[in-house]
Order: sequence, then C-alpha cells, then structure tokens
Amino acid sequence: MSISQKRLAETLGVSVATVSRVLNGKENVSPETRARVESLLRDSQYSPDLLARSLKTRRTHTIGILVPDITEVFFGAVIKSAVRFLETAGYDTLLCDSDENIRRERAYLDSLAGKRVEGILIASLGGECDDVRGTFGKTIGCGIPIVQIDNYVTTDCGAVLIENRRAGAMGIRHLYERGCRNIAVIAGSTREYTGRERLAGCREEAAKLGLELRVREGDFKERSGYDAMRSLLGEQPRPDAVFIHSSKMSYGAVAALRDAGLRYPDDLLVLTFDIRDVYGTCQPTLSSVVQPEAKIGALAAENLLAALDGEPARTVFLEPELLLRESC
Amino acid sequence: MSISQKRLAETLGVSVATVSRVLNGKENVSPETRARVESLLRDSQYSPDLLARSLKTRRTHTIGILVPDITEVFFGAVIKSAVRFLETAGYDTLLCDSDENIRRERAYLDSLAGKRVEGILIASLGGECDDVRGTFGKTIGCGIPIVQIDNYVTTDCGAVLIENRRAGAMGIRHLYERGCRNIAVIAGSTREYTGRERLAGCREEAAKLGLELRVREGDFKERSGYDAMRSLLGEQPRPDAVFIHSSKMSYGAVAALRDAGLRYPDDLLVLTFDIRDVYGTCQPTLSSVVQPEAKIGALAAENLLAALDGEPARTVFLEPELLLRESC
DNA sequence: TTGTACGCGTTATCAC
DNA sequence: GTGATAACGCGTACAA
Repeated sequence: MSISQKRLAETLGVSVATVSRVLNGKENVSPETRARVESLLRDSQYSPDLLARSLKTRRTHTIGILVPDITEVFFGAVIKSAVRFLETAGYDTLLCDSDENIRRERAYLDSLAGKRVEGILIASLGGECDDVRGTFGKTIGCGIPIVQIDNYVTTDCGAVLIENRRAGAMGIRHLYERGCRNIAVIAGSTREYTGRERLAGCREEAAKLGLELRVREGDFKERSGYDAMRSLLGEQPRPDAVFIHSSKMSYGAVAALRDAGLRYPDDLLVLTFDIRDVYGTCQPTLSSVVQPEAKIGALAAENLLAALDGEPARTVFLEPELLLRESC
Repeated sequence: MSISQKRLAETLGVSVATVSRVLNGKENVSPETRARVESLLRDSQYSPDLLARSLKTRRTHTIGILVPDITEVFFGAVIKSAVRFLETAGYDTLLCDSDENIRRERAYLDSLAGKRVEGILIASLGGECDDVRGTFGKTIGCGIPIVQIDNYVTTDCGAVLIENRRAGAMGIRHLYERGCRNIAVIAGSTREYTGRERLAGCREEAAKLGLELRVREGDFKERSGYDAMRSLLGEQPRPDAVFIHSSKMSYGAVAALRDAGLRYPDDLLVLTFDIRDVYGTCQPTLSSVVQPEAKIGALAAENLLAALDGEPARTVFLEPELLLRESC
C-alpha cells in the first residue's frame, strides 16, 4: 500500500487540495508550502493512484495493442514502432497476446474496454464478417476507436496494412520471370484475411500468366509449413518453385526440403514472407516479400490518435516489397 | 463512453445496488428483477469500469511483467508461460518492454505501481547494486512484491533463474572435452548480472583446466557478436572454439564466421546460448546452453503469487541444459 | 493562497 | 428483496 494524498495532507497540516495542486504543478500555491509538500513527497513513498486519477479525469492516456503472437518477428517490429510513437505522443500502452486464440482475443477486447483504454490497435484473428462485427461492435459501441493492422476484418474502423493481393501477385510474377512454370503455394489459413488475400493475389496473377497453381493451406506456424512442403515433394512432377506465405511456415518448409535431401535454389526456388534475416542465418539466404513494419506501426498509431480527435480513422494500404536474396 | 450502473438503474427504475448485485452474481435478488436487469444488460453496451471497481475493492488482480526486449526468443517463451499460469490463477497481466533502456525500466516500474498491480515479474537491466536497490526500493516500499527473472540484481526480493556460473562452466568443460585448448568467449555485457556470472563460470572452469581464455565483451545483440567474432578471427593463432553467451550475438558471430570464409565445426567449434532452433534453420545446427523457459515462467509466477499471500518470495536456481547438435 | 465539498463508477453496509 | 448511502483516491469549482 502506498500512501495517499489525504495522509500526506494530514501529516503536513494542509488540505488535500494543496497537495494535489503541487502534484499537478498548479501555479496558485506559495513557494514555502510547495517546498514543504515536495520535501515530504520525496521521502514518503508516494505513488499517485492512476486508477483514481483516471476515474476522476475520465482520461487514461492509454492505448491497447492486441496481436495474435508477440513472438512473431513481424509483430514485434510493428509493436515497437507503435509503442515508441505513442510514447512520444504521451500515451501509455497495454500489450496483449491472444496466442492465436479467438476466445482470448475477445476477452482481451473486453478487458481493454473495462480498463478504459482510449483506443485500440489490433491484429485480429478475424472470423466470419458478422461475427467480427459483433466482436468489434461492442468495443466501438463503447466509443473506443480501433485501427486494424495486418488483418483487415471490418470496414467499421480504420486499418493500416499492405496490399496483400499485390504481395501475392508480386511473388508469382517474380517466380514466373525466373522461369518457373510449375509453382506451388503454401498459403496461410484462408479463414484469415491475409491468408485469403495473398492466395487470391497469387491465383489472379497465375491466371493472367496461364499457370496452374498447386496450393496447400497451413496455419502460419512452422509445423504446417513442414507438413505442406513434405506433401508437395511427394507429388510428381515436383514443383520448380514454392511461395510460402508466412515466416514461420517458411522455416518449417525449408526444414522439410532439407530433410528430403533437396536444396534451394538448385532443386527448386523458394520465396518466403516476412523474413528479413539481416545476418543471413538461414543459408542460402531467403528471398522474401516483406512489409514495412516500422511504417505500419507508426502510421497505425498516428491514425488512431487522429481518430481520438474525432477524425474518421482512415484505411491505408502500403506497398509490399520484394527482398531478393539467394533463394530465388 | 460506455453506460454506467447508475444509468442502467434509472432506465430500469431500480437502485444501483440491485444492478451491482446482479452483476456480481449475489444471491439476494428476486428472479424477476434479476431477469429484467440481465435482459437490459445484454442489449445496452455495458462494460464494467475496472478502474472504479479496483478503486473500491482495492484489488486489481493484475501482475506486471517487465523485460528488456520482448522479441528475444527466450523472453517470449518465459512470458507466455508466466501469462498462462497467471491467467489460470485468475490474474491479468500488464506486459512491458523496456527496450534495454534503464530509464524506461524505471518509468515502467513507476507506472505499474501507479496502476496498482499486485506484483511484478521483472528481468531487470540491473546497474550498480545500490542504484538497483533504489529502483526496486520504491516499488517494494509500496508493498508490491517483486520476483526477478533472468537477471539477479538484488537480494531484497525473490528470483527464479538458472545457475549462470554453472552454465558457463558447463560450456567450457564440454569444449575442453571435445579437445579444444584454445577457447574464446564472446560474453554479454559485464555490467549485467548474467553477463558477469556466465563469464565468471567460464573463467573458473578454465582455471581448473589450466586453460587461457580469450574474451570479448558484447551487449547481447547481433552486431556486437559479429564484431567480436571478426576481432577474434583476426588474431593468431585462431581459436579452436568459441562460446557465445546470447542467442542474438551468436547469429551475428556465425555471420562473421561465414563472411571470413570459415566453417563450423570444421574450422572451429561453436557453442551458443539460448538457441533451440527446433527446425534447424541455421545449418549446421547450433549446439547451445539453454534455459528451461517454460519452467522459469511458471515457477516465477507461482513464486510471486505465493508472495502475495505473505510468504517471503524464494530465490530458485534451476539447472541449465546442454543441447548438443552439430556445431560442437 | 488555501480549504471545503462534490463527483467520477464501483462495492458494501445498513436499514427497511 | 431492495434502496439509500458511504467510501475508495483523486482533481477541481467555489468559497473563504
């Protein structure tokens, strides 16, 4: 238990109002009393009760950030960027990891609302549309602005994300230009927006180029990437390129490739997603479609703060980038 | 703004007390009134004000977790484990990333105290001892129990961590047994406990074995690992083994090795820290001294909850483990 | 310059 | 079974 203003006031023989004034740096307090209060403030372990303060001022200066997996490198970068931006703007952050669990996502959404955050940045797991509308609906109904990142599940609030179809198309086009005509895709879950869109982009581009696409669907995690690649390698003819739609699935897929005794880019080309791997830990180095994480985080935060000022939150689509290394 | 109990009560023609009773599932309320309240509760977007509730009940059921870098794989695993444990025990979590910044660590510590968390799990950056005592002192003075993880900076509160000296000794011993007599160490910052202890363990074991140790000090991050390895390779004779004390430094060091045209384990053996790399992304696979992350997280959380019940928080040292793969 | 009093949304105590 | 009402810690309008 920390001491309260009331107690401070009692021991000092002044009123709580005076203590409060000193704490908030108000002008109308005499230098002597101010000095006395500040002196006591230093050695008595006073810690202002932010809950009570927020209750009174009706402001928390707090933004919630909710992602499916905090250990995903992409999310880590986005979060750090957003948190720095918000910190500069004087906002505190509440970080939540739903662990890819839609129930937990909802629980966190309720919890954040209960904590009276002033806005939320969310990479939702997004189910069916009406379902989602229901989930976000309650939060928005409480007057809490939301900005989506990564996953775009509803038009009811703003979003900052890449043009995922373009990312898919970009990958297929590149592999085609490298001479591949027998391309396989390991897609993320099509129950999620990013999974669907990236795959749709691939299909569109393939259709334009007159290509057949072999598709496997995973869940964005290592294991599903491993299994999908294994399954693809069991087919004849073997694909001449594989485009994998998440970083973790890519690592799994590369392991499956190696376990099958195959090598990239010799036996087939490999194109990944969200892998920068600056230090070339994975050899040969992996080419990848990457997102501007820092820009996404900062822009989403900026967008959200604008929404707090009443502006309708915008939806911004950024350009994905093709990071070419050795794998294709 | 979400609706309040008062408003609900008004529209229903009952008192706030009744609404509160229904919300808290108290028995003494008639079935009919309960039904009426619950009905209204459903379509009016009521979200209980957790701030007000905590202010009144003087409980937040919230634990703060503060680490230097949320993207570090080790911390990610510890956090997830701790959060799950706390969730099961009915506790909420406030996640903070100090970004290796001691000033930010202190700011978060104050902020968490202000938010009236009931306990804190911290992997501190830990400076000089008195300094630290000052930092934690205020928090502990407020009656908030702390349990340290990873870094052990003060005896004033409990801790859950590995026997870091043993981890260092274990690594040197293993490399010695593999025939190495010219071992180099890339240590973490000796201004941090883990950096100091791991290095001390190495030195002790080396002394026992009659070995000279070549030591470089880094800051746990990739770049410093790269630079340290480069510097080591510039020396004659070249070391026959390198023991690197963090995962990120290891990736940097491996890159430097490769850039120098050398290979492990042929040209020299490599032993890393905190790298599990289940899918063998880095080839040849890296041997590593690893920590039981899940156990650390759960045990630390359990320890902290016990401290909330008045038990003095214990300090627990766990065994590091040697994960042997191909690199040594 | 300083103090008194009120209210933020809850829960809990006490009457009825 | 239900309704006033006090209190949690804080900021502030109003009085003094």
